[in-house]
This record gives sequence, C-alpha cells and structure tokens, in this order.
Amino acid sequence: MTIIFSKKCEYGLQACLYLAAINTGAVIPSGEIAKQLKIPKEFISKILQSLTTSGLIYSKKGKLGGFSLAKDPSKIKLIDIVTAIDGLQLFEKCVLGFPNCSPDTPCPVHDKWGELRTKAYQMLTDETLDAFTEKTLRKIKNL
Amino acid sequence: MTIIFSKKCEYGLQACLYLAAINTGAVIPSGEIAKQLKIPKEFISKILQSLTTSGLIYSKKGKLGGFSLAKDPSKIKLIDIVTAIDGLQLFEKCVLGFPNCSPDTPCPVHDKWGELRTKAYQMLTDETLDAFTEKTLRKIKNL
DNA sequence: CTTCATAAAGATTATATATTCTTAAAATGA
DNA sequence: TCATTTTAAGAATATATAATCTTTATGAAG
Ligand code: SF4
Ligand code: SF4
Repeated sequence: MTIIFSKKCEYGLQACLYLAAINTGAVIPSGEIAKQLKIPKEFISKILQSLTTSGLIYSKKGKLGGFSLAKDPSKIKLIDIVTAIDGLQLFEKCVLGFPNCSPDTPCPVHDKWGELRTKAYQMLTDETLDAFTEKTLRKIKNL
Repeated sequence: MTIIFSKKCEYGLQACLYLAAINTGAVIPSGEIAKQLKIPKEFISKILQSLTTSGLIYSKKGKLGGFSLAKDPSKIKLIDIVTAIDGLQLFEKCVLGFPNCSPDTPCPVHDKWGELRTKAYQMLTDETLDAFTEKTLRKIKNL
C-alpha cells in the first residue's frame, strides 16, 4: 500500500540513495541496482528511465551500459526526486481531501497539518544525497 | 491522487466531521450528507456502512432512515476514523519504502520522519470531533 | 396492508497504479 | 562485421482503488 510516496517514488529514492552511497562515478547496470535493492529489474529500470528524462540520472546503453547520477550527490536533494516522480501535490493538497485549500476557509486541521507539511518539505530539502551515505549502506546491507 | 489518506478515508473523515458539526442527534439520509459535501451519494453511503460495522456510525433503515454518529462527538477522535478505514500502516511503514523498519537499521530519514509521524499521530489523537465544529461548518459552507 | 423512501449488500464498471513482457536501438569488444 | 549485453520504448497484464448500479430488506406513514 502506498504510504506517502508512490512505489515508483519510493524506489526512485532508494535507487538514487544507492547510487550516491556507492559513490563511484561509473554507470551501474539496472540488474545490479535491482539486486542490491531486491526489487524487480524491469521496474527500477523504467523508473530510472524517467529520471533520465528529468535530468537527474545519466544512462548509457549497450554493453557496459547502466545508470549513474547525472550530478554530484552533493547537488541532489530528496525533493528533486520526489518532484520528478510524484510531483509536489502532497505539499499543496488538504489532508482531509477538501477542495479549494486556502487560509480563508481553513479545513479543521489546517494549522497543525500546515506545520507538519512544512517540516516534511524541509526534511526533503535540507540535506543532499551525500549526507545519507552511511545509513543507506547499512540499510541496504540488511535488506 | 491519494495524498496521505485514501479517498474513502478522506470522505469518511469529512462525513463524520459534518455529522459532529451539525450536532443533531437525528439520523441524516446519505443524500443530504452527499449534497452537503458535494460527493456521490452511493460512495459516502458505502463508506458510512463500513463505519457502521466499526461501531462509529449508527444507521437506520427505511423511511426517515439515515446515518448519525454512534457516540457523542466528544468521544470520537480523528484517529478512530482513520484506523477504521485505512488502518495504522501509515504510522508503521517507512517513507522510503524500505522493508523491515527498525531502529537497528534506520533508513536514511529515520529520525526526522519518526518525529513527524509522531506529531501527525498526535494531531489525529489529541482532539475529539466536537473541537472542529466551527471550522468544519465554515469549510462546508464554502464548498 | 400498501406505498414509498431509505440503508444494506454485493455485483459491476472505471480508473489509476504497479508490474512484466517484447522488441528495437545502441555500444562494446572480439 | 558480428555477437553480445544493455538501455529505451512502449505494449500488455495485473492489481488496487474508486465509483456506480442493481437488488433486497427495512421501516415509517397513510
Ligand atoms: S485548510 Fe489546511 S489542510 Fe485544509 S486544504 Fe487548506 S491547507 Fe490543506
Ligand atoms: S528507519 Fe525510520 S523511516 Fe525507515 S523504516 Fe524504520 S522507522 Fe521507517
């Protein structure tokens, strides 16, 4: 079940964190990424393709081909990946599903939700991928 | 697109907030609830049926039938409705979609996400439905 | 007892998302 | 040049969620 981000987005984040963590400039074939993250090769391949279009990922076809980050990990934030895959609706829509979100007609949980939303946004914006290396490696090792 | 809660859950929350806000003990036909919230009658009807099974909603068949809260608004929390419809997975699973959530192998955003999750849980647990009356009525009037 | 409005129940359809499959194009190296 | 490995692209399938429809049971009122 989707929690906050779509599966696509979750896997996209995982793959980018992985690529940042191993920290080789080299391209990694989708099969290797899939094996490390224990997810289907075809699926992560498709997701990384779309991130290639967004300019976050570099891909190389053919033998010795694969995927790598298009920029240095210190230049990529989690929010960039979320934006590219799920978009920013999460930070624009009401938790209660009311339409016409505006401070004029606040929904019942407006104040508290607004604050949480801001913090969540910060969480995705504050740090760049290189800050997560250690935890990512430990997490992946224990999958 | 689903944001945090499923559509079912969003509408369930809206309907309960509405029933609490109008604050008549009387049963309200699904058609009236649907009209107020501007959502399909059949859908909200189905959702309220399931909340009836959960014991949050009272329903009465036949002419002059309809739905009402099964308890006093001051006895119902938002989390009760969320639990009944979507369950509590949101507060148990990892934002990044890694399996095996545990403090031993924290995912890269464990600390920050954990804090937000706690606050979100509190937001749904702190107050009872009667606290939202005013804002609910204003919101519904402007739909 | 009959009529009518309603919820209950469950089948059905529609839509979105997730996943897999197939074929083509590219790049490498023999 | 040719065989091989890989991504790209997009079709096809599966699954989950959302929404609607149909039928039945219920209960109130005439
Ligand atoms: S009132 Fe708050 S939670 Fe509701 S729609 Fe507006 S911003 Fe979102
Ligand atoms: S590390 Fe934190 S965010 Fe990740 S699964 Fe565990 S609790 Fe969830």
